[in-house]
Amino acid sequence: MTTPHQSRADRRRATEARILAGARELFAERGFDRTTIRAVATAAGVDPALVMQYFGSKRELFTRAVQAFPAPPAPGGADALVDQLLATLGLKLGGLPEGTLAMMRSMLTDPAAAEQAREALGRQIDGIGAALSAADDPELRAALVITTLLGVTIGHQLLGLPALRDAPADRIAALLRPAVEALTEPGPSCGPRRPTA
Amino acid sequence: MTTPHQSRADRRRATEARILAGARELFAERGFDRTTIRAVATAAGVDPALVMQYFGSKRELFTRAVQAFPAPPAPGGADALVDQLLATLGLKLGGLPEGTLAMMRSMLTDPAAAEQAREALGRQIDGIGAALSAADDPELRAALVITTLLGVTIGHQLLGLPALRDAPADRIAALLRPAVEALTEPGPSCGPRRPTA
DNA sequence: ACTTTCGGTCAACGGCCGTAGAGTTAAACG
DNA sequence: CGTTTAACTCTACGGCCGTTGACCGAAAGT
Repeated sequence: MTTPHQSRADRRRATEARILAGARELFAERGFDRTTIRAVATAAGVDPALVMQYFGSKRELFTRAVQAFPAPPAPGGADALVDQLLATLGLKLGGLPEGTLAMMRSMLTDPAAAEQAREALGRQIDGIGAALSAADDPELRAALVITTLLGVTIGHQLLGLPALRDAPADRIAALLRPAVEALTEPGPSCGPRRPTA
Repeated sequence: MTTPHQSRADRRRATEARILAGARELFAERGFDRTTIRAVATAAGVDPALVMQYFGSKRELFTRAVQAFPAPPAPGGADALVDQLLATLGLKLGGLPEGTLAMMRSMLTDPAAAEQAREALGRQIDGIGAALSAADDPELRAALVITTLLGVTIGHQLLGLPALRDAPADRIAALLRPAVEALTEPGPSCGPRRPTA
């Protein structure tokens, strides 16, 4: 079973990685509350007490399992940013990191996860807001861009809405592009619709 | 304390209403798992066993507390629909019904709530999709509209992102309008951006 | 080879929860 | 008035969970 000869440190790292992998998977599909340390231990082929010994508490395990959340905030300049956002969304619609899914899954019911999510999303918003400083209300626009993408991701990955599940990722990205551009561009949309409501 | 003279049926309805109100409030702010029947009973000034006697189970209590979720799917015809969506979002950004909040709060971690949410959102998507039958992929477009609004609402109401909390509701609606229109309109956005990525 | 160290297990405690059943009080009804 | 009915409470069971401390066996150090 276990590869025959490896140092103690190697074994430790290996089982720690197995525990973290199991934790990420379970946190991602069941959320914080419904994921038991016992289940994580079983998934890792290990005794529950060992998980405690390694991570101290369920909270700490969650934090460690999720800490890869802060994806790159946003380097680009103007509307290449839109390309980038849609690319990461499009490509990863089928493959978001499990830590991110775990975070999103738990952020509405676990206050600590909510705080972590607020910080991570805030970083992204700040990054995008900086790139949008040409427009009015850049922060608000950035927040709307991020929450829009968040909503689509939730509907797609976490809720599994059929209308989104059945659509190819690049089609979603293509339809989303003008909407995101409309959020980032200062002027009125285009065709003379109506001034205000 | 209790208003002096009322029939047995009146008292029953009153306490049932008190229980439901407490349940809605707690489910909305803590989600299904973290809301205990004991806490609901305390909030209603009642013994926990009475909640069981009235509603049979915690599940049933949740279902009853949330059943007002399916807001009107969407009657309108074309882009008056956008007006309507943004109006309900704008007006209710500060006042969504607590049952809806409870539903949204729990849908990512409770499978039963997720199923209810999928049905409710599916109804809305179908309604909007019907109004969008002029465009290609009407259902997908409708799903993106709904998930976009969902994401903004989550960021605003459930996560409390500062950038959204500090913005007036009508400003949010105004910025969101061209984005939603971009999702519902068939043609390419407007200015000749770039054909594809 | 003896001892120490440490990855790992076992068994258990204490707490909180959903739920059930018997019991209590007072309004409805004859 | 006595009896019934129903709103409401008390008490407790059984289960699952996070967490703990004692214990075991093999690798590491001397």
